[in-house]
Amino acid sequence: MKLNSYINIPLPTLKRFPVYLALLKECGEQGEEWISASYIAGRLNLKSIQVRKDLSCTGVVGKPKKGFLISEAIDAISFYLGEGNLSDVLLVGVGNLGKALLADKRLTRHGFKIVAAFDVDKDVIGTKIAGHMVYPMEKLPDLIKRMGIKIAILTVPEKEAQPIADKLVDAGVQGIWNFSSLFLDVDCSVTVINEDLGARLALLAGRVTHGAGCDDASASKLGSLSFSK
Amino acid sequence: MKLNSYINIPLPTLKRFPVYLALLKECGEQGEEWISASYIAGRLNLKSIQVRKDLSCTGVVGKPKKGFLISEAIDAISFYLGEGNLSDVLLVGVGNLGKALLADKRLTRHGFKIVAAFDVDKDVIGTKIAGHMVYPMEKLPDLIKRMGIKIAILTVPEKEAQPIADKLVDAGVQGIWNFSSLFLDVDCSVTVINEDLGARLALLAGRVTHGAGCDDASASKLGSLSFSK
DNA sequence: TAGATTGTTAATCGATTAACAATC
DNA sequence: TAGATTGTTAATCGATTAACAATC
Repeated sequence: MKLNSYINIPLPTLKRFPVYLALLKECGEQGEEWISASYIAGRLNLKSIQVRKDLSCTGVVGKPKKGFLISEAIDAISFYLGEGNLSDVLLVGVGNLGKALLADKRLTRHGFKIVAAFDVDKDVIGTKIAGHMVYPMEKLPDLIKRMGIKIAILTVPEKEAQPIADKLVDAGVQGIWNFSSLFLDVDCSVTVINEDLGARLALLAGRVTHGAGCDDASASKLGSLSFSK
Repeated sequence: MKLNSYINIPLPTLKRFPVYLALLKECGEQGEEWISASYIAGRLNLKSIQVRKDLSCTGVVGKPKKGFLISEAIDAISFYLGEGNLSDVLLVGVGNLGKALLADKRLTRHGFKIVAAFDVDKDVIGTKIAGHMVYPMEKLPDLIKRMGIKIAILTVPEKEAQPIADKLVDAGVQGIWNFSSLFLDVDCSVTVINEDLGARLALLAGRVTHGAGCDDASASKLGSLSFSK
């Protein structure tokens, strides 16, 4: 299978990849072997031409009348999403949200494994949360280096977000999933996804208040992972 | 202040609004009165022309040499994000994630109030989580109607997501913040934001694996709320 | 005044969509 | 074969960016 350069894939397309992947896996688990662009489009409230265009970015080729081989499409998209490669992540900040993520099976299903959790609170250090050992912050840099961790989940109080982010980056982390509503100031080579939950809810409220409308189809595009169907 | 129609605001602009709002509030709390587009751009890793263009959508007008009055800009953006209007929301599914959201002060800071939580588990029903009473599912439709709730947070197991979504919509809910990784099949007049956490992490991993690069500035655009700075 | 910053108009860029030939 | 579906090329659409006049 010919693979295109990651950098050539349009960002909107890339954002739809995880959604395609979830659907492909769902259908695969139900025993389906083939899937057509129009089926995907129907399920996700997109247009089939867009699905075909997106899939073509991965280099996967379909068969007229049949569609795409689900297993091939999963492999192709997974490649671009880095699943299976960078599966080891760590989590800093074992508060409510941190605990919820440690227990969340969906991260596992996407091929990720939280290998360690960190906190400053002596009461949680040394305990296991959903099977994950909680370590003191002092061990953070060493563990990152030893295990070559590239991705960290940051679920700490706002004040601590920036200094901890600095430590993470110093130790070699290249991607941060930031749940604080602060804007982290990190080297531009580090990828940050800000998961500002308050902001997400505000966006939803805005759409509801002002009635985004039904048939303009834009409602289905709300949020990077959002489809109304 | 002249206000534009919500529907005329480009979706990418709308997605940046919550991020602007957070920054504006941060600066406002620090006693600042004015803010310039170039300052905002610097903080958020955007270009000042884009910030000005975005702000102009709200109808707020700035002053040459000074910038924008922070209080005015906050009011303008808040209007489009529906803050203060639809502040009452409810939450269904008091699991780990549900508890984390119930305790999250950021939702409050954005002007939202979770007025009630629901679950099927008899052990949690009747208890208070972070000050929020947990009710049995039977009371759901009645409470939605009586209080005129328009927005619901859905943090239930995957299997229950669709049937509960149906109940919510039947009772009058117009916006659903869906934390399951299923695609909800609801009337297109209902706005759904899918917060598929596994998918988000996959996207981050993809960017890290394939090195999104430093100076192409696209890294800073990752995710609807994502800026590398 | 001079300089900084806004707001507008036009140009550029890129994603989506349409049209249609190719193919199973 | 006929029909459905893919893949490609071109057209459209919309967002971003550039240029520059207006203004405090």
